[in-house]
Amino acid sequence: YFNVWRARSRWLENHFYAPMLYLEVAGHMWHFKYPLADGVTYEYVEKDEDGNVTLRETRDYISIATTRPETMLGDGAVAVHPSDERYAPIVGKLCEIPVGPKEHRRLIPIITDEYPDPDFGSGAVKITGAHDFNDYQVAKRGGIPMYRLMDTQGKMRADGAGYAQCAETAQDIAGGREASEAEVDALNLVPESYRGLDRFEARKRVVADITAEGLAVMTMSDDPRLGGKPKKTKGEEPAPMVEVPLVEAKPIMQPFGDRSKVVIEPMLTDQWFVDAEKIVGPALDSVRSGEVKIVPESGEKTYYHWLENIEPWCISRQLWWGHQIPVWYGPSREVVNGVETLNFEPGQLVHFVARNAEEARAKAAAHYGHEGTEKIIVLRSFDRDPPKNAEDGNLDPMSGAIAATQRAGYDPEGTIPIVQDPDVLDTWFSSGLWPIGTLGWPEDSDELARYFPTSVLVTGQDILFFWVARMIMMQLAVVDKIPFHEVYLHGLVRDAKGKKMSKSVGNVIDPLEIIDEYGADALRFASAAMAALGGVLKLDMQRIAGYRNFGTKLWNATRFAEMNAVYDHYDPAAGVPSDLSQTANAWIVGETARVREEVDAALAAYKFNDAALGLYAYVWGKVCDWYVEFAEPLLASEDTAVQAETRQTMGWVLDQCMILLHPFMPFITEELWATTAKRPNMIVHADWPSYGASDLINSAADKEMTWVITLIENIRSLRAQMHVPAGLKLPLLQLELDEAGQAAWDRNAALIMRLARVESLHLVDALPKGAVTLPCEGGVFGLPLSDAIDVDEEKERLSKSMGKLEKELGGLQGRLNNPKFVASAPDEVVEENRERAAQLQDEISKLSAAVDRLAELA
RNA sequence: GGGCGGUUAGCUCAGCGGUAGAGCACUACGUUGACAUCGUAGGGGUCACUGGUUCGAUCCCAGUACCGCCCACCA
Repeated sequence: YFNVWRARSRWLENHFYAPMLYLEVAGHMWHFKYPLADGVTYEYVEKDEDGNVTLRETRDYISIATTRPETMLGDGAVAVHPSDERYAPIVGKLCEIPVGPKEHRRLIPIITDEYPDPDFGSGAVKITGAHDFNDYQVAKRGGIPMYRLMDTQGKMRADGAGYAQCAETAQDIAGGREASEAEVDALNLVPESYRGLDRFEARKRVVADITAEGLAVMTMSDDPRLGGKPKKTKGEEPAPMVEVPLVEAKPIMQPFGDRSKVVIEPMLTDQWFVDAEKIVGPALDSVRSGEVKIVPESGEKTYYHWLENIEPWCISRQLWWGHQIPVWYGPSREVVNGVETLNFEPGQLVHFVARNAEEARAKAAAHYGHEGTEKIIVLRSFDRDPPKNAEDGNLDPMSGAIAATQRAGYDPEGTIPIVQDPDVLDTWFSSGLWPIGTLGWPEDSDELARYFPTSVLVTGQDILFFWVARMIMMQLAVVDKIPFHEVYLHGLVRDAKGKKMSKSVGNVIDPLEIIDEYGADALRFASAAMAALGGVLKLDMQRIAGYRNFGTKLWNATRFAEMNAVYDHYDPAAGVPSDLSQTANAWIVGETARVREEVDAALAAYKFNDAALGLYAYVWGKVCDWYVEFAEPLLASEDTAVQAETRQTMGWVLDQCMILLHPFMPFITEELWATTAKRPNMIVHADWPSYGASDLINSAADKEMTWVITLIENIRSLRAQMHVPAGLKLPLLQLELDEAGQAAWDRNAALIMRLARVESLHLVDALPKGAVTLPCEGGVFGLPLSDAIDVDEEKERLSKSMGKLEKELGGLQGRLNNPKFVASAPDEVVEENRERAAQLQDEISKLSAAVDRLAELA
């Protein structure tokens, strides 16, 4: 299904594969002199920004800055920037690596490349292609050989031929002789005195040796840490300046193994690659065409960016767990004059791709010209466990396996050994096949037919590239189908400080602890309420506590209804209250239908927060705050028809609360469902309601209840501001009221009086002394506060609310008076503004009338 | 270094062309028979900054600053 190849990669392993962690560490930058070959000298000129010469001297060396002296042994070149005039005279010349046995020092060319920064260090960079990411690029561009210096244990190589011989061969290759990657890799350019040393120990030795030889760049310093002498006593004598090697302190970002806590060593090794470019096209197309949709849309941006810039995908991993790569290596076979020789050199191996070892043996037998498979033996891949093969540090599976076999006392003589690649497949290469792999593929199973492709993949946004993109790519490559139609990327839960939770960092919050404290429903509801698209979820305990309270609220409302509601009158999913005589009942039915539509729309758009918060506002703000209150007088009504209607409606409304909330609070709703009535089903099996807002919203009831609620709120507000004791009932004065208002009052007088704590209504022609004005839509009421009223306070209250209204009106009028606004804005916006302005005018005039009355009193 | 996202009330976050919202916290009052894990009423915001587009910008565009995440050989 895939184009794969095995190639040298810069991918790097230390003891084992592990996630990397970049840490800033205090590094050192050494400066060394690379002597020029053949007695070449040049005029080294340094200038400041203005072009003034600050230094001019004749040099027979080029100065190099490095943080990794031990890798000098593997240098292939010294690079300078093409625009760097300082080194222009010596570009193309050779210089000598100042380390190793004097008689066998290698000469390397001075080349130009865009990579070196002329303003950094000396402006000249040593190029060690096999042990540095950036150097690798330069080496690749310039055809510079890459010499590997270390083994898998992070030690300087101890394998292969002696240094002198290797250095000579390297010199030949550098001089232009053709050589394979394997041949270059086989060269061990580590001098005998450093062989087998740990890389950090080798670094110390290299620095010491170069410095001892006088090839370190020197500087003057009084810093005792750098070799200067400590000051004697304070002040008397300045510390003496002495010549010391130039070593700059330099913070460097260094990759550490997340588990091993060891500095990761970039190193060339052989790896398997998948030609990602080949399989990425269809994956890009499927998203571009909309066949696969990613929400939120920003995920698509990220997806494109990644896939458009994709590189060959390295699928080899050096760890124990995973699917071992199904490739077996064997020696190459040559027959010269009828004599068969087998070549076990790492670069000369052949490989067999097979489903299992038996198949590999068969393929190998055929390859080597044997009829049976008896002579082909499968060696055990060498063990990766560091303590067991510490002496190897070997990158070559074949010789490692042979060595291990021999250690175990077996003699492979007379057989042809083959050995499976010890690496395993990248986790994501394996799990990329999850959509079909879990359903029985490659069998043509019923499950595949039924569940593949699936509808929605829900996952974290951080995994988009790792997994989601790979699944799309791989399913298209393998079965030529998209794996799912939509991808919903949710945010990540972070800790209170906004950090990603991590087991190794230890800032993980255990959901079970939250559940113990607040309940599973509260946690679940909070998760939904905080799941804004593309957002980040900082776990906020107070908010979870708030949603626990919400559950309690629902519980209490149901408890109230227990005595009053009738649950079995309407079918909770299909039945809908109709022909309601009471406005309050008709109103709450409409509100319910409205929230159901909102919730459906929100869920369809993956806006779980809108759905959860909409339900919260409905259940708490509409049902509990108002409907339950409205229902009380209706339930106490002597009219049994009103009573029955209200009981039935309340039962229906609470059923709807439970059903709609069930996805968000499954436990409490299931419990309430079971305890409120005898039900044929658990709520989890209840049908989701389908009634629409347009069918159920009674706009007259809607308008009337809005009027009632506003009036009650205004009376309450006024009472609070005028410091009327909460328990005190007041008479209400009606100064003027239009027909609609009157009708609304008549139908809801009991509710209003109860909820606003009004004891009676009196029609008056004028508000008496000591009454405060209470405008409402279509009329003016007043509250007599007798001597309690403070005229100044009331004046202040009126002018304050007038001020607010006038400010808003000013803005509106400014807009309406702007001809460009009227011309450019949509008609409905202009109309809305006009209506609002008129409304404000009306309220302001009512308030100013009240101010006038107040003035008369004074 | 590259990419993505964020910066809105004291805190945690919604909103994203028509002048700003929630929960918590805060203030005052309250044991009115569902609920003090509660009720009622309130205070609180030059929507990071600077420009631009527009009749109009928290919202769109450009830039700046800071923060976070992912990737870091690829970017």
